[in-house]
Amino acid sequence: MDRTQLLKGVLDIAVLATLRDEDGYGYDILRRLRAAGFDDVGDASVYGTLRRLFQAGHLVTYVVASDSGPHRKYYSLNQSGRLQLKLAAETWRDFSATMDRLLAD
Amino acid sequence: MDRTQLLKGVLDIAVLATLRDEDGYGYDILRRLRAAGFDDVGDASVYGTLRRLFQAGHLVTYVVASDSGPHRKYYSLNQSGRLQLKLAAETWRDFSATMDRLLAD
DNA sequence: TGACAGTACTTCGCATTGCGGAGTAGCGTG
DNA sequence: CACGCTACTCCGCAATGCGAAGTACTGTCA
Repeated sequence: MDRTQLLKGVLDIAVLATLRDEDGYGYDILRRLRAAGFDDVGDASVYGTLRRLFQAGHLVTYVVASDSGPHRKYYSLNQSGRLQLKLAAETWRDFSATMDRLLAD
Repeated sequence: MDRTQLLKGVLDIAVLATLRDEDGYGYDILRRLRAAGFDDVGDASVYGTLRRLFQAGHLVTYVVASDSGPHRKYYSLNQSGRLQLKLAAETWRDFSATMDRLLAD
């Protein structure tokens, strides 16, 4: 089964969730997501999602130089982002509950 | 929150699930889905999904005349469809479990 | 020194899929 | 006869995940 389509509309929630407790930069968020179970998520998907969330005003960014590689663009949730995470998590729970009922019969 | 994107990749599983116990025609499946909690699913989405599932060989169809309206094109799960439902349901459970863990912290 | 791998990010265009709108058609009601 | 409900089809759009390519910095190893 291809899980690509399942990720649609979920990746933004997942990215917000990975930033809830700690700021992160794109490559790091990618690793966190893969470690969390989204093994096959593409890098461009994460960067694109971060860009969209930033443009929507849910994230703020700051650049930090690294001594072991190129610079890192950190992302952090602002108040709007935390609200968005809360709303999105509720939407997800409603949605998945509906789906579970349908599958359970 | 817009649930449109969340439906992607899930609608086919949901449609298969509505056909598990009883054959149905497009308009009827639409009503079942809306009754099950997918209030805002569009009719064209359901018809499109049925067409894709049929083309993939998961469904068989037969037409039945109706005495109160136009003809009805019934869809029924075949063996491939039942297998697909089983696999898709597992994929969904894995996926949603991963998501729940991420949101739960 | 030079090739390579890992880190880190960006841009481009493609594929999938849900959806709105329009159209066709049959039936019953006012 | 206009309207509304049922039932289906087709068209084109929008959102989004993804692969591929490119840029660039660092450290390792031959």
